[in-house]
Amino acid sequence: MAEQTFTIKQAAEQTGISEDTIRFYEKIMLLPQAERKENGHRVYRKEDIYRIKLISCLKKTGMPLEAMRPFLAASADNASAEYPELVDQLRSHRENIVNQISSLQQIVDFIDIKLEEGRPRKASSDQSQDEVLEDHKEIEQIKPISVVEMSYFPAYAKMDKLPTGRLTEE
Amino acid sequence: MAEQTFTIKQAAEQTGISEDTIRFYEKIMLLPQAERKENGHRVYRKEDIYRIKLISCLKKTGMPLEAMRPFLAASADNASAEYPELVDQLRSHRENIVNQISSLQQIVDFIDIKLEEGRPRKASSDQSQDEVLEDHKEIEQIKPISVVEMSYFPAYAKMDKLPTGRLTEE
DNA sequence: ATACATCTTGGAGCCGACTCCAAGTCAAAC
DNA sequence: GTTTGACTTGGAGTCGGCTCCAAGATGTAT
Repeated sequence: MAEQTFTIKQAAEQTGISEDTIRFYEKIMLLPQAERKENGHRVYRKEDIYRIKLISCLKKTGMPLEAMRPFLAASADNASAEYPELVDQLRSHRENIVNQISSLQQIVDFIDIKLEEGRPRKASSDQSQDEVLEDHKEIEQIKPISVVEMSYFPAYAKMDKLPTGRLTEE
Repeated sequence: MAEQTFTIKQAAEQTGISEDTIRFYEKIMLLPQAERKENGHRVYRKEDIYRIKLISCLKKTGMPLEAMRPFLAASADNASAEYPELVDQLRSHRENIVNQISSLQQIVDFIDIKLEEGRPRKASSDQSQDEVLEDHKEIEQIKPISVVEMSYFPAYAKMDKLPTGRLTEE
């Protein structure tokens, strides 16, 4: 049952990352050297596709490619998280991401307020626009300091179940 | 009780955005032309500071500067959300951000698994490394929509730098 | 009045992340 | 056997987002 393989084009289609970009990632070694067919064409397997998707996912979060390396190392190497250096980096990334989530959450709140505000005859509002703005002031009060503390969810707890269910096998 | 004002330097300190960058944002009209003192120096008020912080916040989420414009318009103009076009944009942004949050959440989960995994003594793990990897496959399985299709903004990039704090005073 | 600090401007330069060639290889299709 | 198509390479170009000058104005401290 030969494992399914893909061309670079298919990989691009599946991941939403262009062929050029995939080659570029290989060049800068964000991706390992792809296997080749006899004719020199690159061959991708599902793990490779996965890795590209992971990069894409990280990219969307605004993470620079360089910052992804430890991440991808952890992804690729099963035992990787044992290296203290790597563990630190992962922790640090985690913190950043949690911060980002909270920034994003605040923006969602902000948008919701704006949308609500723009709905003229809802009338129920007890918030004046000034108050709303005032609220937003807090956005940054909170942020400069580690948002981890404001814990949208227990940082270290078993994070089995979180609002946006996923990752748990379906 | 004259409203409190700030120099560009103070604005930079308060927002974590460099003076150069603040001027740059003004140049590209992401920020309005700042008021000036007699000597031509820029003057900032708390609303301005807030706006800069908002930009900074959005930036951290990976939003390109150009994409911020409608957003900032909504922020600046109280009645803004009435314009249907803008409302749509905001909704669309909102959706995107929610997706992003869920992507980020997955990454946090991923890191947590890796960190957990790297803690050998714990031994309690019922997850083999293969299973873990298998799980991660689901990242895209579960969120076929969010992770890959999420490309609402063509390509997000750049998050604020962590180690290279140039203007970050100690 | 001389030094400094803080601002101003315009513009050049830089870096990350692509993106787009041009020229070439190889395999199958006509 | 030549055309078509999917690939290969290396390298150049682009674009967003800063970042860093240099030259100059103004203000305060000595």
